[in-house]
Amino acid sequence: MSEMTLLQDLKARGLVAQMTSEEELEKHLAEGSVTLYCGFDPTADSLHLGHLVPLLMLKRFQDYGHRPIALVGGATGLIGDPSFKAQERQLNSGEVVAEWSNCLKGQISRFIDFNDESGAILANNYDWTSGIDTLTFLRDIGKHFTVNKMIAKESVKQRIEREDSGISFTEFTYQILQSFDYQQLNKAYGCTLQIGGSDQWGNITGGIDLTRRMNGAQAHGMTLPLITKSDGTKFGKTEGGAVWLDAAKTSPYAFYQFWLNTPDADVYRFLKYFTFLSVEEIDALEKADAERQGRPEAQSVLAREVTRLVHGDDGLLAAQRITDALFSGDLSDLSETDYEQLGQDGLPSSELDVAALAETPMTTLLSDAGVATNGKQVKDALQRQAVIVNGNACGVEDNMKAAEIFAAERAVFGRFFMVKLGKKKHHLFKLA
RNA sequence: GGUGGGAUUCCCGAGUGGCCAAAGGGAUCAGACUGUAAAUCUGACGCGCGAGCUUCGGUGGUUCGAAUCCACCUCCCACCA
Repeated sequence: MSEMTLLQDLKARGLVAQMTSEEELEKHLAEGSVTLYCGFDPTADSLHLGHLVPLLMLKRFQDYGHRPIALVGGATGLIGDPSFKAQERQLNSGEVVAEWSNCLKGQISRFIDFNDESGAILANNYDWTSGIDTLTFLRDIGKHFTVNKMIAKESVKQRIEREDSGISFTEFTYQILQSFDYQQLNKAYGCTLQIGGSDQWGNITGGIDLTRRMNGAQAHGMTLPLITKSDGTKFGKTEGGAVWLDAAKTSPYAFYQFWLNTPDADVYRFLKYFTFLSVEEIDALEKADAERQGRPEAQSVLAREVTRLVHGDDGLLAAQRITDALFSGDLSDLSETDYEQLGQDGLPSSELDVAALAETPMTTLLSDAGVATNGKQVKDALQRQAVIVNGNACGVEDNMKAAEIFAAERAVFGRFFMVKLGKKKHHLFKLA
């Protein structure tokens, strides 16, 4: 490890958007082990890529000897954070939020070490929020907030100024709840640093104020930058929507492919954000890539590192196994068990009923299987000889010949068909 | 409350009675080139293999024929009070 302090490293990685006095924070972190927290609200049954940077950030602090608290927002998730949201959100039921909270807990614990007693803490703000009664809340906590300040926050400003959408009292109260979390964690665990996305700045400073007023303690805050892409499109989205951390929702293979497809213009920045490789290593990689002709190394390093972080060695192996099989040339050296494995590893696959194929055009068959979004795309691909079944290209004239193309005697090992549409879309059909 | 403007296919945005499934751009998908890049070029882009079917805020109407004209309704925007 280099001589850099944690803060210097984070800055070198571009991971700091805003922070309370840098000088004081630097000093505070140097004094010894600091307890810090980051909250994750259960807005779905899985975390997604947007949560990854803060999650890894907790781990970065832990690696430097600090103690992270991962806070699951079982309470705040019931209310909904209005920060920079254009519209009021739909409330989710208590059971749903509780269930989602559990999902998040499981995921978070894979990233951070909760083992030894001085290690990380997993908390749920439902524990100290649910039991509080209205009058106590209003008198003991509410009294510390002036509406003037609350209204002035940039994160709710547009909602307050907009005539059409507005903001409910419920969501408006969110910042008080989050501030209360900080104060509670400060009291219970001596937590003195909160981190979060850059949209959380207002909520974090609110918590710092409340902690000072109620606990007489000095607390700090830091926000992480919003991850942007060089082409202006939203980071973390694919054709299928969000990229989830749950292997059941985004397979390790799809996850690996997502990173492998990172544009050159973003890849070194992402390496700094999403991996634990040192800044020097990443800079060296960038230099080496620039000097070499052809394909850069960076994407595969990024894909490897992040997939391992999220899905472990097994997930990474599965993803690489599929990738090698599909993109390294020919499939003929795959064994029967390899085929079986591909399906289990997360390659999109489905069962095929040959008997029902006589009347089914390829366009329908493939779009139903999810290889393309509609028949037109399949037709287009057929016209360009871009549909490949077990290595044989199909044309438009084959559209009505599905029964022939997928005849059992043509199947690999008597039951597999690898269908490729274009260069990147693969689908495995298994005879029923 | 008053007056004027607007709502078009994923997004932006043309279209003011037939030649409109609807210009153009963006996004997206595929092909060439490449590195499973970028840039560029080509094609597709409401749904359907096809015949054909369903669209232009909503509901009715005029007409042989309406995204385009009329009536009412809903929602946005601007100005006035």
